[in-house]
Amino acid sequence: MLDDRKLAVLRAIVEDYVSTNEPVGSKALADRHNLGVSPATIRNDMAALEEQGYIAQPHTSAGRVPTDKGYRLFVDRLSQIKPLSSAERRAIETFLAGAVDLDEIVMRTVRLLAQLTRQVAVVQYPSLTRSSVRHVEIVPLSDRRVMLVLITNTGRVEQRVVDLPEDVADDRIANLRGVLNGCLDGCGLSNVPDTIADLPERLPQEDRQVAATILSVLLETLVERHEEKIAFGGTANLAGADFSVGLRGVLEALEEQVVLIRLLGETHGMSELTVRIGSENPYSGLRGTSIVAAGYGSGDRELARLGVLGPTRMDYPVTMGAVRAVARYVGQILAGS
Amino acid sequence: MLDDRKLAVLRAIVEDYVSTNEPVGSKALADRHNLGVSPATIRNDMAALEEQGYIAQPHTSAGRVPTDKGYRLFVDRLSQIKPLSSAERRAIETFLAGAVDLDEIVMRTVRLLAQLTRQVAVVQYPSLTRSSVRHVEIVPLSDRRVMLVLITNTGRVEQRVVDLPEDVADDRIANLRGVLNGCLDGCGLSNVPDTIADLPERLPQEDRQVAATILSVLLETLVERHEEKIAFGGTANLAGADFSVGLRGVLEALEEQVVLIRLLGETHGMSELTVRIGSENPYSGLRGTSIVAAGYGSGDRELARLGVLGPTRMDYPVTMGAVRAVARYVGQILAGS
DNA sequence: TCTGGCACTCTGTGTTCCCGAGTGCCAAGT
DNA sequence: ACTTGGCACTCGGGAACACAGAGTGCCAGA
Repeated sequence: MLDDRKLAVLRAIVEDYVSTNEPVGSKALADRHNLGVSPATIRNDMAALEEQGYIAQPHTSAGRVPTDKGYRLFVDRLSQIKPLSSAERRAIETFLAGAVDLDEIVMRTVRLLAQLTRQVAVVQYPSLTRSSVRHVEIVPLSDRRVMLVLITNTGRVEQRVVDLPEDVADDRIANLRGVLNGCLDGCGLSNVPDTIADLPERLPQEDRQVAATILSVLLETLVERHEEKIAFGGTANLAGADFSVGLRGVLEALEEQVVLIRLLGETHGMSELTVRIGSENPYSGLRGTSIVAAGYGSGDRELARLGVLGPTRMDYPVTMGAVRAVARYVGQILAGS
Repeated sequence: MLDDRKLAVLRAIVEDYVSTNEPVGSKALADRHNLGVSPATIRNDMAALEEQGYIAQPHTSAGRVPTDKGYRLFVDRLSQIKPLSSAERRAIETFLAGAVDLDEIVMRTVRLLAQLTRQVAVVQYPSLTRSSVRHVEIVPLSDRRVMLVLITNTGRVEQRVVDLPEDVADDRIANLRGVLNGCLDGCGLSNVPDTIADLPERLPQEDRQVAATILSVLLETLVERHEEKIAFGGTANLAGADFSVGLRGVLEALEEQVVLIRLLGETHGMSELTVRIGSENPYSGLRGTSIVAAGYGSGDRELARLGVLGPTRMDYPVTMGAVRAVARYVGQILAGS
């Protein structure tokens, strides 16, 4: 059905189209790649490839352009992920090394990815549920108000103001903080609900009401929107490339966190690259755009995902290499802090 | 030099051009606005206005278009800030009311501004130096590491990991925390350096080294990049409008925090609107874009600024009204939390 | 199965042409 | 001293058109 030469032709078409951004014809193919056959033969192969939906012509008598299906085959079987140059590796290390807190790590990662790939970069904050508690702090603000601060082992800090049902003296707060840290320290966040379920019962009667209030806010913090926080950047890279749909749709999608998170995809295992090409995306505003994403994490746990978004006509081998490399480095950085 | 009618003509030109996005000619003006004079007269006035640089024609024998100078005059003397409709007011209140922490307030403000004005919204986080300390927390992470958490009265939370020069037991940390909070509580951040300058000397000899390390990180946190953190959104609104320079420049400027901060401008006093039109901007990538900004704060202190960025050809009265209203509401929200 | 040749089909580009909107100026009117 | 109608002039932008060039499909021959 698809012999080796046809595959070679497809690969050549993708490569040429990616670099020139113009439909590629049989003659140009024969010239630029030494396939060892004449344009006429290539034409026959192209006809076959088109027949099966891997390439298409914008209009009769123009060159061919890869379809989403064609890119898919290219990514799956015809391309090899391109490793970064050593200069790029060093750039990554030095660029990420100076970050002082999680916010900065994420911000720098975004910039880094955007610069390396010349695409839009998207980075998800380390997922709360997959982290564990490093410390819980309860800060009295006034007699009836406290601020609850949750610090995770990935460096993420969540805070919430809690209105208490009654006046509470500072020493009772201090006591509660001690108890809370005692049983939550190191606890995986997904286990927190179970762990604290019966905690009020172990406290003196007078404190139960207050503890319950604080704990319910803590639970809220865990499940709510904070769960999936993301950052993106490099939108200026969109200006050059033209999208079939126009970049309005892309920009809208980027500002829609929910969409963006779904785009990064579900977990597939560490450093496993996910590539979504054009119409494979679950969001119609992104016709004509592809996503290359990977999970990152410290040790063997995937904490969250990151990736880039660009036109389907992108250099997949290079992009995939950059995404994979950055994901690994970020994992290391996180593990080390 | 510029009699009333000429000013009326300029106002009409700006209004028409803003709404139609096409150069406006003398005939159209005479038709749409009842100026009570003939097109020929208007032509004379237009010639005078052009002579003095308030309007220009894209090419000979096209209609006139306002210049930056023309917009400036319009904003300063010919327009009245348009108050929001009551529906919009209510929308603002309900939209901002549900925010649980500072991050969310800022995020929602960005969305709100972007939606109201259909432009790009930019919001600066409440300045650290103009806030005061609500609480300082020192969380032991390991024997030689602590996390320093600084909470301000505006709800902002800054955290930093500190590597200590020696092993330090938890009780010494607790002690240090007590001392630190004792002297910093309620202290204006700009006074912190003075306040803690002689603090190590008041501690037992053994703790001085550790305290100095922690304090120096605290000082860093105050002066560093965190000082001016900003968020923006609504870039999808750029897609429609066309900029003379192309929107690449605009997107680049948006990602350049430094530039953005300078664009929001210096403090001019609370709720004072700053309008920067086209070439008045200190950044060349923004030829063709205007900025409308205002300060916001709680009480009488300006904490930071917010604003929108759009094509010079924007509806200034409406935009200014929205920016001013949002700035006020955000101030209220911050004061209340 | 590959190849060269050939006729055919488009798109994109350049040219020309013309319409219309808009201007500037002038002379006449109030 | 303004204002106004008239008029000639200027361009930009769109429509019509032709044309070169790239690319295709198909066929007959190696």
